Amino acid sequence: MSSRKRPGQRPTLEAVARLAGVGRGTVSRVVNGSPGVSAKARTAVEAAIAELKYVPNPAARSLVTSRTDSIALVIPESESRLAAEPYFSAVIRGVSTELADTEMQLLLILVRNQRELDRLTRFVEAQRVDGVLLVSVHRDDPLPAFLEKMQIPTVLAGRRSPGEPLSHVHSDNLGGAAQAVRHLLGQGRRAVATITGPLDMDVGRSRLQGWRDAHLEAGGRRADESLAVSGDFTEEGGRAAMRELLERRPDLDAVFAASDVMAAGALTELRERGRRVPADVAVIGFDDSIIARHTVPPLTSVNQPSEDLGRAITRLLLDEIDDPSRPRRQLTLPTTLVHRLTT
Amino acid sequence: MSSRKRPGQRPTLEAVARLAGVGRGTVSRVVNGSPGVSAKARTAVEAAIAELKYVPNPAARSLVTSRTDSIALVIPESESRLAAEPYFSAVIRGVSTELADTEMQLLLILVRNQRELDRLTRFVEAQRVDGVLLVSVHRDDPLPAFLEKMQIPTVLAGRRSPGEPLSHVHSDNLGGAAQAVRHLLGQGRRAVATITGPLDMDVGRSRLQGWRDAHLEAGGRRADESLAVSGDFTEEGGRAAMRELLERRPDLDAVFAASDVMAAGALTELRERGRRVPADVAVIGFDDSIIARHTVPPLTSVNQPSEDLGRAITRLLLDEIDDPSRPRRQLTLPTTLVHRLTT
DNA sequence: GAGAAAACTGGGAGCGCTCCCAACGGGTTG
DNA sequence: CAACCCGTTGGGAGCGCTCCCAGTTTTCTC
Repeated sequence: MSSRKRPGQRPTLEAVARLAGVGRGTVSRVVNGSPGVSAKARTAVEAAIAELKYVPNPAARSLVTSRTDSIALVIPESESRLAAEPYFSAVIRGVSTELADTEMQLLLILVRNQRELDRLTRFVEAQRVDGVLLVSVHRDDPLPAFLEKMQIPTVLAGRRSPGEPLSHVHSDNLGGAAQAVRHLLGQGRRAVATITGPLDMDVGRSRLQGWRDAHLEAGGRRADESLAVSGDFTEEGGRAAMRELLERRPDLDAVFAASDVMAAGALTELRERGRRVPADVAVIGFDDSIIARHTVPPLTSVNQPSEDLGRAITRLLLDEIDDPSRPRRQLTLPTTLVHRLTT
Repeated sequence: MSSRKRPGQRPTLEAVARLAGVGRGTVSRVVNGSPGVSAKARTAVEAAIAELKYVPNPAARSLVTSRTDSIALVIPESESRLAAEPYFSAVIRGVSTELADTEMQLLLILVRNQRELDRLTRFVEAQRVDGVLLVSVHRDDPLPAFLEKMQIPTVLAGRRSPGEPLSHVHSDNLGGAAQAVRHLLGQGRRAVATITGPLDMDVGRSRLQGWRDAHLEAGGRRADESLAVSGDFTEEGGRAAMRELLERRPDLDAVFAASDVMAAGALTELRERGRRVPADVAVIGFDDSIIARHTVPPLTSVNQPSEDLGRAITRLLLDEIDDPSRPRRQLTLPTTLVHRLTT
């Protein structure tokens, strides 16, 4: 009853070393897969580890290596979007998948208000993660700059602007939007309107630009800007935008909405105004989310590979953690138009 | 160029102590809000902390306290459900909200296959979290028992069976289902069918039981079991179940589906079979998710407070971490019927 | 104003690990 | 046969913190 450790105590490196008849250093080398261990020693250590069910203490390791073996996924979004958009869960799934054959852990951080922002700040300052994934960035978002200043490896899903210097991955928003609008124009639609996303986000601006580009390349003439109304990615916003559009341009015969959620709102408004879809007005959304399959009629939509995006940002981040001096990289993921019944 | 620390090095307790002219112990006490520090010392320390921008090193702290200040949210679900059901994001939001005025961090762990399960096991064994939230448990899920064996504070969202010994919070599945069916019966519907959830989950069984109970209490007679077909919470499953039901009992005039997603599938099938909703067949779903608002017609559904559920499990877990000897608690959250146009 | 109690304070010990260096042994080489 | 080399090994030092105890100072009590 003297120096007996209380039972249930987890075995330490030391204990493994003693049992295997080697020194601490050797056990550490085996555990970390370092070279320079004889086969004999390795076997003995492995046996001891198995017998004691040894699991390294991450805190002790972290203390000396100052790695944490975890990354944070930061979602700076208001309640509503997180609730409504399957985009985020898809990204989470992708991240998780990519992490699966790593020992890295995923911390999820929602930043919905100042309080949570402060919390994130403290968190990053305490170096509780090796890197940060930032999903959904706004143009004037202070977070990317903060992370850059903290010198912590960071990868964005999306970008602040086309010149984004940080590593990031984004969907081909411009191309996807252009393809959608091109399709509408190709159907012979004369007045193709658009409900944009928030214009303080690159997604919003790029999809709008895609709408413009398609017009330019088709008719060789500019898009009529009175056919563009901005939304906020919410359903009610989409609906309000549709109302406005209808008032402004009763002659419109097609709408490209920058998100499915907004397209759903637009559909509701169109139905209430007695416009038939697609006979009178064709509609295309963006995201190809579950909502697109459930609107009536089912919504034609631009698919973006959200889960792949999650995987991609994770891969970039892991690389960057591995070698922080590595140059920043940017990736654009392809989108595809999924045809349903609103066109 | 001798013992100079490399610049950018974070300040330590020691540094703060030196600057404040006190001992390490005192600084530690201030940082941790322990009592027994004179106002003078406290002020000096706080000034030094501010000046050096000191942030405690969590690894060092964790090493000695063997607390990690983080909890894990474990979601053991197949791809499809996570993708389709807003339930999970709502729970996540609730958890995050409840954690907001804590210094606890949230680790998100998806367990979709054996590989990820092993990873979780190692993870828990390494004691990388102070507690675990387990969302969506199946009757024969090995996870709860494993966590219990590991003696780690655990709270379930849902339960394995009505006798669940672990702390848990669940919606009033039985009551909610009964209320829905009662409503249908009250409308004068004669043959109220049900599409159940997976029967290896308590949610599935309880909602089925609610359907039975409502029949019993209404007519005083048993529900006709030929009117119950089991689904798997997927849309396609709901659709298949509806098809089966229609074949079995062409006379049915109402359906209670144990989830909105399945109800959506059922609606599709009904439409294709030419049954009018709600004229010929009334439909009620469960979850009151975003999908319910987008089906045509909009779906009457049983609302369960998923976000509150997230908050509740978190609160229970924090309490249990605080005092592991605390008796297990169970909570049932109320559901409400939200009327839309399918009834 | 002496003695005792209470309120504070400093710093040693130690958490479990990685890093690194000195030491060891056996095989080569000139 | 001495000098050397290389693969392997053990273990000291130290990461930054909390815990705790032995002082030291202040306050209280009679």
